Amino acid sequence: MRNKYLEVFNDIASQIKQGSFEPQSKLPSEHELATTYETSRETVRKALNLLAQNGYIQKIRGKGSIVLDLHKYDFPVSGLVSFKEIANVVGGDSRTHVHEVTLNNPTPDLRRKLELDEELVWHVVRVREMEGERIILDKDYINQSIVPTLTRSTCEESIYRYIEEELELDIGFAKKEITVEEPSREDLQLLDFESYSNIVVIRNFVYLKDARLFQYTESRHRPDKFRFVDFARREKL
Amino acid sequence: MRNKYLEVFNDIASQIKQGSFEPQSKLPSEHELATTYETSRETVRKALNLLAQNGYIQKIRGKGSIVLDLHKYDFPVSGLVSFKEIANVVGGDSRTHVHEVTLNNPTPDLRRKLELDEELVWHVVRVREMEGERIILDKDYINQSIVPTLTRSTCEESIYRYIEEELELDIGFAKKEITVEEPSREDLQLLDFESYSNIVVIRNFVYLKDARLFQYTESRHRPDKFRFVDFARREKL
DNA sequence: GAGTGGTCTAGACCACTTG
DNA sequence: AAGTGGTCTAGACCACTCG
Repeated sequence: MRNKYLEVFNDIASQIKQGSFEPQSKLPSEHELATTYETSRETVRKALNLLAQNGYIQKIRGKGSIVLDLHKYDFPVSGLVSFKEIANVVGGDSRTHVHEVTLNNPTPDLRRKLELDEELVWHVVRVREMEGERIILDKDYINQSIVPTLTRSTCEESIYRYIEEELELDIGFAKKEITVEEPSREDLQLLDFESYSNIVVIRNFVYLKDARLFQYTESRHRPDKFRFVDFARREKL
Repeated sequence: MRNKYLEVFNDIASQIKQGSFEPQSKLPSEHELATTYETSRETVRKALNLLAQNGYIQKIRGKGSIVLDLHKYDFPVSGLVSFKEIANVVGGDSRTHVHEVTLNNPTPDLRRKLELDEELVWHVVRVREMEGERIILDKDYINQSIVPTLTRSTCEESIYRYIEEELELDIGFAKKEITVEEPSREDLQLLDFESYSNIVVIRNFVYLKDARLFQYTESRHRPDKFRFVDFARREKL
């Protein structure tokens, strides 16, 4: 950890998760934290703001910072995480079936979505199985000029890991949309779909840290297995 | 606007929304912005970080801040907004039918959820109609020790507005969960439910700025009218 | 009035990108 | 080498809470 404010953030966050700081109790004041961590108050404040943004504490002017316990039951499912990462957190056995890995000329619609000129696009279709049931259908469309090669085995493992660790690209941010729709024929074919009549569709536009759009993803979830947890602050901007 | 960093934030944000700053172009450097706004660089940075968090720009070390255009089509539906606020943004005629406003002894389950001892709880049941169709069923449970009185007409208008403006309480943050479930008999009775077999349920635990839990809400949406848009950054903490 | 968090400053050094 | 954003500092003043 080279950044002092991340050090402070991680230290306090893990103490809250471990229960060393009791929920509803108060953290030491910013001034105290600055001296115990041997840093300036602004640096402590940076760490505390991160904690507040992530739902660990609530800061109250004139009083102090109160420890919340929203993290006792939930792991973060919001934000940007790959299936592999979620599967690791949730536990239980999971498997990925790769149905398709091809390099294609994009359709006009896809070219517009991915803001392409002449580039080709990787199509990846994967089915995610958890505890014996095929639950999620992931359809990825990836700009080939950014990810030149893609093999079946990297798709089986984790595309994000490959992109971040092998290609050393940094994922920056994503625009995400969740809707509930009628299942397609493909959904019914590839997923274990008992009597559920709808399907949850998460559409993701994923950008790199340098603001290049590199991926469009549709993640189609069987509704009974879908759950989205979020933490939101009231903002008046 | 008394805060300088909010002034800078709002000024740049509105210039981006208006198109005065071209998407994909670069903002002036932090140093330049500091001099034009006659403030320090750290204050400019605070404003730019807010812009980045809200998807207006992407900051790239060594290069500059790039203007994004994610806000061209979408209004924010994520975060904490009341139906009244959304309805205002979306436009179209909307109406609220209040079905129930009662003060009750909470069930054990509700007492646990709202972390209550002896307090009574307001039950509010409302149906939201948009363009002639009854689409959303909102069930609110509000701690009476925080909101002592509640009338039918405030429920028709906006409970949040009442709480923030009349009672002068500050909404702080919420924990939110989205799932897709089988509709209840109540859903089918109160909503215009054609052949949709599932219902989207948004469960909200809403806290005040002083970290007191004051409301539990279930917002039940007809699936074809549900849409959740989010902007997420990849975080490695 | 003492203690708390919120804002702001002026300057320093660093890591990174680009010519 | 020059310019950019990222981190950090020491100190200032303010607004708020509480005894």
